[in-house]
Amino acid sequence: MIAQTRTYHHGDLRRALIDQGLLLARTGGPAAVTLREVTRAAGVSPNAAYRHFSDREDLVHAVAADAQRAFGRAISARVDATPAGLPAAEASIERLRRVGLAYIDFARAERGWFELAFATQDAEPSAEIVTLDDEVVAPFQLLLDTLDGMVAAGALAPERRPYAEWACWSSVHGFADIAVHGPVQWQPAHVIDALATAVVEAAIVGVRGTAELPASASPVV
Amino acid sequence: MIAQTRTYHHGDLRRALIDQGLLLARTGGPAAVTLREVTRAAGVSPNAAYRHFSDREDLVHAVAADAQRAFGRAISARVDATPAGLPAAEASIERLRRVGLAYIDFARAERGWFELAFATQDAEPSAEIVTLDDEVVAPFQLLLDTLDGMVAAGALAPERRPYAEWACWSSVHGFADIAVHGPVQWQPAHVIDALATAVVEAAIVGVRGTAELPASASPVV
DNA sequence: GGGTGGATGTGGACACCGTACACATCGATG
DNA sequence: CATCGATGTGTACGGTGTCCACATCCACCC
Repeated sequence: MIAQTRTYHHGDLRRALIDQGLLLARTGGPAAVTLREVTRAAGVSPNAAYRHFSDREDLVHAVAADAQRAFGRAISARVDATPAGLPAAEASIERLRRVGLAYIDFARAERGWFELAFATQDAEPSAEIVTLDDEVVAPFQLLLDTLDGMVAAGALAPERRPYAEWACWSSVHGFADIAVHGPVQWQPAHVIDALATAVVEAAIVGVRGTAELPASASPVV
Repeated sequence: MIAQTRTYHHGDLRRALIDQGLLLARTGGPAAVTLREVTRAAGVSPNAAYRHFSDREDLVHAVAADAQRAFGRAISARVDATPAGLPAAEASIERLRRVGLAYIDFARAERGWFELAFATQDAEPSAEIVTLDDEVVAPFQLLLDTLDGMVAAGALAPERRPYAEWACWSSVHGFADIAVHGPVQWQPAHVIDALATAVVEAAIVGVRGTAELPASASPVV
């Protein structure tokens, strides 16, 4: 008996369905997570899913939440790996660069999950201000913190801080979408790498208002 | 008799199906353009569509081509309406600004067509270099020309020209996508306007490398 | 400790979709 | 005027999501 938290008939069927959904979405995107397919893979009748999800959309949302978590983890890992020892201002810029490149790389590496994570922004206008889904909040909050860190480190003028998150997110998300669905997808990987770098650098310049390094930049001689 | 170019049985059924597809896609996006629905609206049997399109995807492509044309027209119109009398450098920047804002506004105003126009980048890696679909070429070529015009007018340093189109397109497309599918969609229109403005300005700065006006800027007093 | 009730899974049915096949129709062309 | 290819139809099959009535089985309670 493997049974541990084995509940009624199947034993955490909800979890099994979501896991199967992740598997399907990984290669096939949102359209691939089909009610009949996940239940079939779980060895259960199609209607069993209705005991755990109100409809297909509900299932897709649950799968998307997991994909969004993986997305957030990928970005955090890349940011956390920022080398130490850089001047504060430069380090804060490097972190922003890493947020952007990690975003793009995740989209390229896990196209299906990326599509799923973003094709799921609906629901209702819940609160007053922007109010992101709790799952999205992790990556987005990371971006906000990174930008605030740039201000604190003197790498971003306070008066340029407002809206900066939207400019950054737009650039990076736009390139990710173009790299995944647009004409760029047919280019060889190294070309996409170069384009991604250029786009992220432009986003950084666009937010900071200048291409120059922060004043505190002390090149190690 | 309305008949004019009335051909065999129906009279330019292909055109009728595409038109109905545009109607459906306008409110429902790509998913709404369904083989059975377009034929039903045309008063024809579902299979009649197969005399004009190889399959549903083929129909969607044809509808998308029309949507992309409308997209291109909207951008061109906005750029062509650039007021005369500005210094050349400023005028060239203004044209870039208009490309971006028109792109975003079209996405917001015609969400379904926008989705359709972009959800149709597949086919094969046809030529060597980027090779956009002929339909996409119009807006994209417009962007290229606009950037070249900025170089010519001294509003963009030649060494910053490479890859500039990708940075611009990414910013603007990314915001369009976020404004249409992301959390921004729930904000009131004036907030989205403000964000769009900020994003486009940041894109311009990011490409030019500075927030300062070109040297030739002569404020009309 | 044996029944009962609610949570869970099943089976069958329906409407919709894309699409393949054989067939009907019609118009241009000989 | 006959024919033949282009165009549209009818029927059918497999796929999907979803509703309904029913079967099962665990947990709890007397």
